[in-house]
Amino acid sequence: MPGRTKAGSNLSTEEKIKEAARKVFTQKGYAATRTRDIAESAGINLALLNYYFRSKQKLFEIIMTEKMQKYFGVLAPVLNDASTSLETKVESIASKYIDLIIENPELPLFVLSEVRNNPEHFIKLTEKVDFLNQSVFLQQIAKKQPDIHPFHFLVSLLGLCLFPFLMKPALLRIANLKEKAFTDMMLERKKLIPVWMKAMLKTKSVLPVI
Amino acid sequence: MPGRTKAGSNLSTEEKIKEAARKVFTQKGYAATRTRDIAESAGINLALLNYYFRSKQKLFEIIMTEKMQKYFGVLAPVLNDASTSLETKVESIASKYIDLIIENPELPLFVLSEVRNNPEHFIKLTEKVDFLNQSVFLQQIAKKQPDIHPFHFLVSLLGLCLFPFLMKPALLRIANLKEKAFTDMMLERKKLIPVWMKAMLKTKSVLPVI
DNA sequence: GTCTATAACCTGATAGAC
DNA sequence: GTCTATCAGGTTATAGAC
Repeated sequence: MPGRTKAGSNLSTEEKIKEAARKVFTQKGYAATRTRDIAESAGINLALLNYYFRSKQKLFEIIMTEKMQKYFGVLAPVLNDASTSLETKVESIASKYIDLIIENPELPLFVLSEVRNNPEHFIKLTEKVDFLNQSVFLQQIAKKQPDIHPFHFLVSLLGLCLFPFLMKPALLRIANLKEKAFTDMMLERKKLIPVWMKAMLKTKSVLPVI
Repeated sequence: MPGRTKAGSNLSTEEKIKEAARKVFTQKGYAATRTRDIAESAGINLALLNYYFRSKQKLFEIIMTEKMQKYFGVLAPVLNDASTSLETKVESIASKYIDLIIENPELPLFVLSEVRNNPEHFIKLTEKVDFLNQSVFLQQIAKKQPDIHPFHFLVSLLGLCLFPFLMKPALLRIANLKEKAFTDMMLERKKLIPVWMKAMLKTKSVLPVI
């Protein structure tokens, strides 16, 4: 039974290594993880990791690409849907992002950190993402609020969804929250964010028109 | 002339090493920086780094403590000022934070990343920060909007200020912005955020009262 | 495919001359 | 205080037996 393992999980060895790599890389970042950690976490030998993936760097690039697609994959299908209203898009993005990050809490910090260290990954991914610049989403925003650069709202939306997860360790401590209470707050946010964004978009411009 | 160096800068050797350490640590994070990089960047020898700071870890802790105080130092004086209105506080925080991060663009990602890896640093700093929980700021928010946990607004405020800097590499690329245009957007934000926060606080609660 | 053993390299830290 | 040279330990990657 090639590609299968005896006991415990019935994942192929390759998949067991990838699974362990996902865990360790996202928790500690590229530089701080040792291939030994991954091997141990996967329950296999260090040599096997190199047998399957040639090098730490190559394995990392596979995981990184996966994570980048997860992270930005939420946006792509929504932004260019001409059949939905701006409000629907905002609801959809907030809901999907928050659900995604609840399931993958370390995803934002991992992506942001590693994009800083390896900008190439991000550049590669966004070669075909020029569409964002002329996306339906940004056009809908610009129509509602022509005086303010639409990216202001896009960044705000993403920040409202993602930033709480980045602050999570601080929040748990400062606010004396438990894990469950934090998650509940984030589920609340799915309802709050669309209301807030609506209010922000209605706001009369405070910027001088140049 | 002990503590001084011949040419270039007139900083003491110790300060030159710290300056280099600030730069390299914040750019690459603890794990990815090598003491050799710091030494080279400081224009001194590797042995000298250990002569002054004993170890990489000790040097890092000094920089880390500095950065944490910078990062959270903006909040502390504002949050408990009973003499200012909520609106004034929001304006003040947005303005100070954005100015701070414009001058120290890598600060947020550095602090957030290293807090994840070394929670002790954060715990140490916040031992005396219980005040936040009962701060005037949170009370003022709770009064304006009793149905929603005030931390929702605190997190939103910080996210609106800080998240754009975390997304900066992505934004520059996706939005085809230049460095200058990005900074200008952030200066605009100092005016936008207070208006937005006001609108968000006025929003009628959408959460079921439990 | 999987393991053990080891090579080749890198990094933090120190010894010792000046 | 500052340097060169070097050590000790750890890390990635491979060779080779099974």
